[in-house]
Amino acid sequence: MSDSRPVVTRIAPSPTGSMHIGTARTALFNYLYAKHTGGRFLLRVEDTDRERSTEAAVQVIFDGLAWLGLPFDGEPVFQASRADRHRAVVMELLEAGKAYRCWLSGDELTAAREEAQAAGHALRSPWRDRDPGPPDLEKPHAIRFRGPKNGDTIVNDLVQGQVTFRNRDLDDLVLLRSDGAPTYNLAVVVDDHDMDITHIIRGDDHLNNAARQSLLYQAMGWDVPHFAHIPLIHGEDGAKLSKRHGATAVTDFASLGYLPEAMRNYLARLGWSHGDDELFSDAEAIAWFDIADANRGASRLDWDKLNFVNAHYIRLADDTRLTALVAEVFATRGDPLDHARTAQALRAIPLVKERAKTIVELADQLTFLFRARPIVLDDKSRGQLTDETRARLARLAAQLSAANDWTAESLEALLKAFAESEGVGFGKFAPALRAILTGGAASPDLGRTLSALGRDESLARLEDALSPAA
RNA sequence: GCGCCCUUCGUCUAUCGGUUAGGACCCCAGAUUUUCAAUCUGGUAAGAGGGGUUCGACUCCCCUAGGGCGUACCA
Repeated sequence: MSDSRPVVTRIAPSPTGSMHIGTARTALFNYLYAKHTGGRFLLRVEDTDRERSTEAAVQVIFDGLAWLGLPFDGEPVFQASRADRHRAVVMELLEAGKAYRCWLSGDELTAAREEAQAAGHALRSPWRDRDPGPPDLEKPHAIRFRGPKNGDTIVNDLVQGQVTFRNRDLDDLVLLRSDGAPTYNLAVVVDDHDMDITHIIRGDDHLNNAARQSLLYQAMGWDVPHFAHIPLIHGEDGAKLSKRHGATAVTDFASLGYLPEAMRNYLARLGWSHGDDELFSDAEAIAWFDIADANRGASRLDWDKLNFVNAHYIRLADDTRLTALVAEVFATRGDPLDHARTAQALRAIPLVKERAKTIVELADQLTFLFRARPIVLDDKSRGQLTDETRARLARLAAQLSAANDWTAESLEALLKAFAESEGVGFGKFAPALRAILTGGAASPDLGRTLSALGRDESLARLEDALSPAA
């Protein structure tokens, strides 16, 4: 391994139709490490399962990375398109005596495996030491790697440390299936080598494969890249994060109302840390990230903390952008915002954004704006509307209609002055006013609520409730 | 079964042989108070268990327990 080479990392997802959040974090770590070292971050689509590898499924990967804000360098590599090169490498191995043809199948294979297990080592096909006759060559067969029977294979993992595997435990894996298709372990090694990958950062479910793959690199006389196996993300119950935990796909988090920058920050802190830093920018993450600082233990997805981080980024987010995201939420609810309502939302968002943990909540915070008049009051609110309160609110309405500054601050001041002039606390009229203005929906301070609603709408709602007909 | 990995507050983590074991989320209490939040202040809470090594272990070694991954002509 020549450490002088510029760092090249990669994310190598298979197109399954959705992008797992664990894949997203692996991509993030690869991205951060590449950027930290001034290297390159590549994408390889492992589309060897032709059934599932539809164009749409591939697009999901592109979209996922784009949404997360993790752009890859160069052109994506499609593994399936490289099958000829994979086969050529297998032939090289075969000619060098480092692979052999194997006609084992079905029951024979099972029997051989059981026999090997009883003998205390991994599978070795009897064909390993058998010369095939001409008639054999005619029949379909697989090509297996001729792994060393003795000795150890050591994986120097940047995260897990030095891990030793006994070669006797590593089976003679199939390199080329009897239908001529290259297998995963072979393809990965060839592709990573050809792509000049220097650092393979991936889930620790591949730690075992690292030993097998190391052997393949060595057999080809290639430099073994640096490995870094990071722990998987678990659900709240500690089990590997899967569908039954609910949201697992990147798109799930997007539709739940999480911001990509919040996901980046949160995911970066899952299995990695930089002292006591919790909230940090992308630039800081890149400056601070070192794969060697990654943890070894699995971590659980904590929704409370994700919400906290997301709330932070919502506050930081641009109002126009938030408006567009909120509009998407309304649209998916079948209640698209027209121009007028979009403009209203844009005005109100700065007044409510600090109250929302997700974009979905932000949308909910805006629903009071869009209540249709006249707003129907529930019994509790109606009960608050005593004659005394009506009279008081009428006096307030008069002052409001005379107000010439409709900002939240000045309205808040007006309300305070009004309460003082009436000689009562807010409790005497604020709940009723809120009910009239919002119909019971959660809303911010009354000054802000009035400001967000606008003068005309506010006064109209007051009038609705205070007019004798009501 | 066999192989490999992991194990600090409920959760994410700091610590890299000597700390009153720190921070964040959650939770609780107080402040604020016009709903719900938010915000501010304070607080509860941890080294899986057992052996070693050492003057001294969360930190190094071994065992046990628990969890995870792998053991395919899947990726």
